[in-house]
Formats: sequence, C-alpha cells, structure tokens
Amino acid sequence: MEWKAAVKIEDPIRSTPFTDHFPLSDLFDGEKSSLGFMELLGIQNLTPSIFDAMFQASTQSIEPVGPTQTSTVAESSEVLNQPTTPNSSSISSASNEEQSRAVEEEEEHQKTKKQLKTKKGSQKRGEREPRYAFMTKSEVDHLEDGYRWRKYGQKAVKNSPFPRSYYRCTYSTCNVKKRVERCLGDPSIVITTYEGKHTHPSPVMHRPISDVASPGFSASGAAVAYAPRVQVAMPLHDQPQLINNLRFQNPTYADYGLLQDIVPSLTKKED
DNA sequence: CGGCTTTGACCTGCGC
DNA sequence: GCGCAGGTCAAAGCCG
Repeated sequence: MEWKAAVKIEDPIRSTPFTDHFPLSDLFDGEKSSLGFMELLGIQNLTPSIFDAMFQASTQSIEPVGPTQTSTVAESSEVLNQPTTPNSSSISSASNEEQSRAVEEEEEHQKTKKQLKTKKGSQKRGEREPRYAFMTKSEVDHLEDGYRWRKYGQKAVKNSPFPRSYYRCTYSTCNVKKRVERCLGDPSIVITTYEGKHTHPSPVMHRPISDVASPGFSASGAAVAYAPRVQVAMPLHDQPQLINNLRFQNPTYADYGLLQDIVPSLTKKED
C-alpha cells in the first residue's frame, strides 16, 4: 500500500479548508539527500527519527500496524470531514511563479541571516535550538497552532514594510519561541519560525490526531499529536536548485526552513 | 486582577 | 568608535 500525507491548507479567516494528499514517495523524491521535508499533520517537532521513519515509509512497503487501515499518514478527523473543494485554487491565489519568487527572495534573505547566525552562534551564544519555519498563506499573522504564546517583542524588518513579531510559549518551563513575519515577496504569506521544542502537551486539545496517525510515526514521543491549523511543506536550504526539485506539483505552500538545523545529516551531502 | 499586547530602551554582534 | 540590525526586556496600558 502507498502511504500518503494529508496536507491541510486552511485560512483561519475566510478560506474553505482544502486538503490535498501527497504520496510520501513524492515528498521524499526517493533521495534522502535532497529531501523535500514535510511536516505531517500534527507533527510539529520533526526529529531525525521521525524523519527517518517517514523516509523509510516512502521507500519501503510498510504495512500499517494500527487499527485503522487508512491510506493517509496523519489526518485529523476534521480533515476527513473536509472534502477537497474546487475553492482550493482561490486559496493558493499566488501563482506558482510568484510563490517561486517569494521563496527565492526569502531564501536569499535567510542565507544572509544564516551566515550571520553561523558566525554569531559559533562565537558565543552556544548551540541554537532547532528551528522550524513555515510559510502559510493567511490574512492573520498569528496562527492558532494549539499552544499558547505571549508576544514579547516586535521589530521592524529592514527593507520590509511588515514588522516581525516575537512570541514565547507561555508554559512556565517551556522556552520555545516563535517569530512571525510576512513574506516580503508575497505579503499574503506568513512566515512562522519556531525555535526549540515544547516540553509539554498542547494546552489546546483540539483536533487530536493520534488515533488516526501512522503508528510508525507515533513511535516517536517527540511528535506532537495536535494538528496545526495550517500545513505546509518544504525547506529552503542553501541549494537553490534543490528548491525547484522539491517543489510539489501543486505548491500551494512552500515551507521555508533551515532543514539543516533540524536534521543536519539529511540535508546536505558532502561529496 | 491576571494575562496579554504594545513599544521604547537596551544589549549584542557585525561591518565599515 | 560608530552606526546598524536583530533580538530581548520591561514598564505601561488594555481587556475580559
């Protein structure tokens, strides 16, 4: 059987949720070194072990072990109830070209930042928490993701009319942070960057997916079993051509993240 | 009154 | 040393 990832795309304000399914083999393109990574529904903390499991699922014939013989890997009940609608085209209003340009601009921006951070990080602040970046088409900046956040800062971004907001998880012992900003290339896209891992379950118990999620993935305790409202796909790293290779056929959303921060061994193969 | 946002000040690192 | 930019702090204010 073929495993698929259910990707739910949802604008919290106005859009009709739209779900698409991507075969894992498409996501991974059968090439571990050039993975288009995918955060499946509910899996916010994409650890190397999850990643490996996903990769194996994409390349091997894995029979599901759980009670549900579903062909989707992670799919919330809400997703199941939401038929794919023709309206999906209105959700992904930006053309592929625009998306592509936006991603490239962000990639460039990120490259610069990465260089800075590499210098900074190696010099002082020690190890950085892993970061996960999402690009989400939405009219609202702060998207509901099941956790409670407190805003602790906002800064104007150079060369951008849109400010960047800084949030911290309100859970006392959890030091997860996130930054929210608008994509310079496409203001309809919100870029959310998570830093760190939650040390607690989500206080908002909506849309649990554990009972429909793939047992293969649920083996990892790091997976968070709550579905974020918006799902995305795809990293940016410092290999621009890779981005195009990894882009989905229907690239409603391109994820943008420092995959090497998440799974360093998988993102870049040195000869 | 507690939780949250706002916003100016402050800190740090970097380039010139 | 200075200015800039990113990130954080913390006081003040808002709101339910």
